[in-house]
Formats: sequence, structure tokens, C-alpha cells
Amino acid sequence: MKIKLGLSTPFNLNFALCCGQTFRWDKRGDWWYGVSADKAFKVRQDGEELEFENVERDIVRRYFRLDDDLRTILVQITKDKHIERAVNEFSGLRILRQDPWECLISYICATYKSIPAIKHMLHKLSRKFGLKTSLDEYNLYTFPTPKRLSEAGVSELMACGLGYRAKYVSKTAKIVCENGFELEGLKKVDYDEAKKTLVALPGVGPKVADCVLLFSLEKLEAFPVDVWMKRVMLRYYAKHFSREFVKRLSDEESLSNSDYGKLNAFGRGYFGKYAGYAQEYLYHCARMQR
DNA sequence: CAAGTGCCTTTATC
DNA sequence: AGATAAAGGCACT
Repeated sequence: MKIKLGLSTPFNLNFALCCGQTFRWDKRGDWWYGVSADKAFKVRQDGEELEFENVERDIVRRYFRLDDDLRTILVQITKDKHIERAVNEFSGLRILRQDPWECLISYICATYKSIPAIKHMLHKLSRKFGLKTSLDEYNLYTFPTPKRLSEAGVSELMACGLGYRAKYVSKTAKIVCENGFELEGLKKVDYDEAKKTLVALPGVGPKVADCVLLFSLEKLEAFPVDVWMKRVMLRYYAKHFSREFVKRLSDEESLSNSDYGKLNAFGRGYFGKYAGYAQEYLYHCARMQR
């Protein structure tokens, strides 16, 4: 099955899957193999054609956010020459609409880890606690359910390479399993309230919360700030902050909670309601330069 | 090849 | 409030 993209729907599959927002896709030949919502499927792109197998068209459209009017979004976020450069270079990069549970655990695991290491952890977690499915000659694994992870021992999670994150994953899984905790329900409440709920979970700080909000809970205004974004802010957006603040940011290795808040608030105010898209373009651009 | 540095940070403690 | 340290271990140079 194929989707005709056309000029009104710019999309670049490689950018979307390689920009670091998702960790469980593998390229074999020209096809990308992955699992979303417990369904293994494969996709490939040839110019304006997006071809897929083993999945319905609507799922593909939804997962890759082909419903976003990317042209309009890019126009709205292009506020200066720096973001313009990123947008020109990586046009077609789309935020994905990931599963909130998988996204939450992925970013709890992602703290203070490199992307290859994150992929490794999530792969091991899925292989150990997920369900095995197959597509063509490959085995793929669904992401483990909250119940399954809540029942896993911390030492079993440690064995997947999670390190000190194992206890956060275990505790968070237990909380999510509790009656009354509605992770999916956070799609319906506003950004601030959803963020407040997320940061109350073990292992979830403002950065992890913003990633989950942006990549899985429909909050396109979320603006995650990690070390790369901090560098981008210092390099291109320093003039929007006081001299002392900039000096402090340059000197300190890590971001305090209030410093995070300042950078985050700037991003959302400056780029507007699609700030998350701006973040993703700037982030990917910064990483590709080094 | 070994050793050092960095990694899409959060939490605990003072 | 704000500063400080500690927390796996892998990947890259």
C-alpha cells in the first residue's frame, strides 16, 4: 500500500526516524521495520511515495502525523535565520505521534545516556518483557505493558542495562497500573496540568516530561531543553537573556530547575504554539553538525 | 588499545 | 531557594 505525499505534505521518513525522537526502528535494506501500538510494520519512502506493509493507512497517517499542516507550521516557527537554516536543511522532518506509555519509559531511560545506549536498553527491555512478533524474516517485539514492567524485578530491569533508572521504571510502572491514573487522559488536559502530573512520577523531571508531552501527548508547544538545546540557546539566542544568566549557563555543566524553566519559557514564547517543532529542527541540526 | 570524556537528567541532601 | 553530589554503563575519541 502506498500514500502519495505531494507537495502539500512534505515528509522525510529518514529525518523523522533518525532525529532521536524514537528509538526502536531499524533499517533493513530500504525498509524501516518498527512496532507501534503492538503492531509490527514496515515503511519506506521513494520520493513522494510512502509505501507500507502490514498496517492500515490510517495508522500510518496518524503515527507519522501526516495530518499536521507542516508547511504552515514551518512558516510559523521560522522567526530568524538560525531556525530558517535548520528548517531549510531538514524540511520534511515530522514529530511522530508515539504511544504515551512507551514514550514515557523510553525517556525515563534516556536520561544521561547516549542515543545508541538508549536503543540498546529499549531493545533488551522489549525482547525480555514484550511479545515476540515477526515480519518477513525478522523478529520484532512489542513494547512491554505497564503491568508486565510493574511485575518485573528491579534486578531484571538492571540486567537490561537500565542502571539506576531501573527503580524509576519499576515505580512508575506501578503507579501507571493503579486505578485512576490515566496516562492517555493527559491528551485532553492542558500543557501545564499534564506536565504537573508527569513530573510527579519517579524518574520524570521537566525535560523528560516535555519529551513525553511533545512526542506522544499532543502538546506541540512543549519545548524540551537538553544539553544540545542549551548549546543552541547560548550560541544563537543569548541576546534574549541577561548577561549574568548567559554567563551562568556557560559556566555550569548542568541545568538547574529554574534555568530549565527560563529556557523552556523562552522557547515557547518565542516560537509559539508549535515550539516543539522548532525544538526538533534545532536539535537535529545541532547534532548533525557534530 | 587504554583511558578519559560525554551522554536528549533526576533525585537526594544540605 | 539554590548549590552540590551521586547515580550504571556504554560509546566515542
